[in-house]
Amino acid sequence: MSSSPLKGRLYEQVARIGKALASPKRLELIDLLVQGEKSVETLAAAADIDIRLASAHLRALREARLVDTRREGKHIYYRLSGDDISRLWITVRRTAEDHLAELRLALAEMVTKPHELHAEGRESLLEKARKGEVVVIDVRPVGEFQCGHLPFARSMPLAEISDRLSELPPDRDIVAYCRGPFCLLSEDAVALLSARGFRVRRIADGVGEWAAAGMPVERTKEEAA
Amino acid sequence: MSSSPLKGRLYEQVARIGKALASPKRLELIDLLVQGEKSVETLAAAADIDIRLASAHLRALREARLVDTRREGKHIYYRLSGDDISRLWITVRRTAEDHLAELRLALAEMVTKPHELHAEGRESLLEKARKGEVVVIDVRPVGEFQCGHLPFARSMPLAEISDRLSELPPDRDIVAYCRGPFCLLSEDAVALLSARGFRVRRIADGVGEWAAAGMPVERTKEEAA
DNA sequence: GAAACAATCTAACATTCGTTAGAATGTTTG
DNA sequence: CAAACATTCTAACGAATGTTAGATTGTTTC
Repeated sequence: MSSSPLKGRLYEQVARIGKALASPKRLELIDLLVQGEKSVETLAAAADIDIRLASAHLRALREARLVDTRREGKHIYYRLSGDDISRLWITVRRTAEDHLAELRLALAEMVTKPHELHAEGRESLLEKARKGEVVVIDVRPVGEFQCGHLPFARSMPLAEISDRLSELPPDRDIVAYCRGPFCLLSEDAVALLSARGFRVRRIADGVGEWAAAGMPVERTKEEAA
Repeated sequence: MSSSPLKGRLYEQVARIGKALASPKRLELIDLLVQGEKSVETLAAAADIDIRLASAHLRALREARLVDTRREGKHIYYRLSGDDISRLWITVRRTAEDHLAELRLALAEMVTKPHELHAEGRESLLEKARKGEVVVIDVRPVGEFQCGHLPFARSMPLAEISDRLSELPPDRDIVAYCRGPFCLLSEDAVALLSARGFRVRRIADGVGEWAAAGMPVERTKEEAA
């Protein structure tokens, strides 16, 4: 009575999403796209792969409807096809962190001190930033900052930090964030600033994690459809 | 400064979860396991595949830490390795439904009338069931009912329905549910009962969807660790 | 319209994966 | 301890996938 051929087709469709998530390179591209839309060229450079390979992976992601494209002049910009995709990525990554001991090990190896931010931690950080008790810096490239950033954060790309030390308070707490727990930009910023004597720490949240926790995000340049 | 080999290993780990979700058969097995733990034999029969193939797929799921096993006599029982796995499955499926037009088509083809249950719908159903205004029947096999079921639901496996018609009220609304939107058991139950003149409809929720929406679940037989 | 450029398409290869079938392991029953 | 049974392991095949390189399409600039 049950068990029609339809049922199999349904699982097949869902598996298309799974297949799209089955490659490390594609996951890295998704992780990059959580920060905002980017051209193929930019993505390939950030993921350190050949443009043609990036194009092939992006094609796979597009066929699974996880990303959309937009043409602007010579460039084609890719973006996640919805906020739920960023939530999907975080859910899958979270599951991996919770269930794969090896991933926990790799994470521990990478992020010497966790500096994780949980629940009330975010609220209190937001409050302190509002009052000016801490300075929140976004160490990603300016473009990503403009696509969306934490409230009260100021843009301070890693590449420019050494030249802009005078803009930072030597006597107040500084909190740096970047693309998320896997991103090393804020790690580098912390290393650089602590060496100069600043009171700085890192949070694991990127804009995606922050937003997924229900916290507000600000946008500098309006561009999203 | 950034871009260590560690980063790649992290995405690789997450991709293990993606790979596990990349096969229709494995997704079907996960979907079955959301209902509660089952032996390899049972799973293979339910998914209509060879036991040896089921074993191979379950091995892959186990290696991705999505399922755990338990031995009881001759049988080995598989279960999801946490509630978050059931949420993961629902998130991925939800994404597929939202983003894959073809999946929406297949769903429409299969579930002639959606009978979806959204937000307040669940609360009001629970209230009506509590007052006795509707009779909620769980048409899955008894074992799955015992592992967890909707509050106020009574077990009425599809196979037994025709012999137990006298237990059902001819003058009140009946709501049938089974394993979730992809499961056809409740569809069959509705067809069977409407033909007998009962006022019956189906809801797409299974126990997993119900619980994921924050609704309470009851357990008959205590067994979970 | 030609040159420069971004991105895609195509073909080819090595690798991995899904599936099948036969052999092996571990458990219970007599 | 032998027989029956559930499950896993191993080997093998074809299909699908990731990667690389070369050819092609579409856009801008001059």
